[in-house]
Amino acid sequence: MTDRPVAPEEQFRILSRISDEILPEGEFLTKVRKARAEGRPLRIKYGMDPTAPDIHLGNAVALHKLKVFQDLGHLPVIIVGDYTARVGDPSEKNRTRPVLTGEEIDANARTYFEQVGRIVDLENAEIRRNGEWFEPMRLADVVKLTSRVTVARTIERDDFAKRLADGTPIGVHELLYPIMQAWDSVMVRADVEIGGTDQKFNFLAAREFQRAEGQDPQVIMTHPLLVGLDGVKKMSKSIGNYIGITEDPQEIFGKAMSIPDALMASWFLWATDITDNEAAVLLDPEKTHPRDAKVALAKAVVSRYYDDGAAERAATEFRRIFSRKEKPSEIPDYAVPGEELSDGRVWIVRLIVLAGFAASNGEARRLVTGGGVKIDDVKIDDARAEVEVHPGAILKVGKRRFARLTLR
RNA sequence: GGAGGGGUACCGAAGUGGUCAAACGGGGCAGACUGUAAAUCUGCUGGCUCAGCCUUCGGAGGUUCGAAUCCUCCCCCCUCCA
Repeated sequence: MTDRPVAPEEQFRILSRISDEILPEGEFLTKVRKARAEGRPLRIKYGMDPTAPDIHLGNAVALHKLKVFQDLGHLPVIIVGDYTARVGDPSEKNRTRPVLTGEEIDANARTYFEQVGRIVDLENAEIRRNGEWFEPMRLADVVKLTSRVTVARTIERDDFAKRLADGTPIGVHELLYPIMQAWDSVMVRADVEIGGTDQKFNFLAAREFQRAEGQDPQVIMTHPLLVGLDGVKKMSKSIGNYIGITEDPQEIFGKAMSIPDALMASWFLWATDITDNEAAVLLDPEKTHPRDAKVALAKAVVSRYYDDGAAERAATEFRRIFSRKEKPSEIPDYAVPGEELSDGRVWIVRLIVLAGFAASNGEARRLVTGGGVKIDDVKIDDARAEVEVHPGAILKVGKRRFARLTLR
């Protein structure tokens, strides 16, 4: 990617900005210089967990960092933890994860890489599965490997310690996870490993393994875990507080607008390409109204995955629907099946369910009695209502769900 | 292997024969306010053909007019002892 090499000090500066910790700090420069002398790129390890195929802004933090490394001339080594997925990462979890089948892992990995490719240049990356080296292992090998780590060291980790304290079961196999992940580093001869701060322990363990194998220990670069839409928990698929990088611009924009103000600073840094100087102006209430700062943030997030035009359109549409409370410029049609009608009318509850805005009649009923349902701007709050369906009528459920009714 | 404690709705946690679809809190959804922010306030939060009915309180049986609550067996978790 780079025509002329970037000075090691400059590389360090660039990477420091997007890292929480670099351990051991000084070693990075040494590594860069050494690798350069040997005429090779640094091998940047990033472990992917094939349990959740959707990449969200939180996962993307690491991927963007990989891209930065790539632009600096280094080589991303992406590890698909197909074997570790059988164990389940205990990090930040309060209970044992379900173990995936081989097919599920394959399917996840495929979807995953389609998405990774949007950020990282996969042509210039190495992709490995850790089943490569774990599959052939025999029990004796496993015993030898595990004998290098003590139980005390393993369970001193916050997550294990917490589970131990409040009596949540921990499977013995889960103790293997940090060890396996550390061994990955040895097998791919990682120079640097990147990941969330929650992985620090695993990364450090890898250094000891590498040293024991006569390798130069990897440098560790962690980044904070991006906080999700709720403003409290880390972004995660299972909690649902996430923005997927493949979601459409409108969705991304809207979700970004809903984050608490307190999150803006970290999102500017970790989820957009906005420079620190620009962010400083946007985050200063004297200079920018927080609402406008958030609009800028939301646009920047969209731009990162689409382009400025898409971001601008999303912002305009957002203003239209939420600020001016107008209807979206495009409303999906919903064709009401003829057999659902009697005398041209449908039960409102049934209609909401048919349109896919509620999972059950009960939920639809609650939406209606809660005052969240309108047809052509007329509130329907009687759950027994039979509404007349005329083509073009607009059904609105909650703040953002619309459907233009037609007949079939 | 022994002793004890425990498994309740999305989560935490009450309930120990009827008034329990199950208190309370959190979360979530909807409404008001607003900047789809924060804070605050209100309602809802198993399903259905909804003034009624049906399925839920680890699982399977049983006692009873009636069970989340009592009995039997089973499964799982925790603590201490070995």
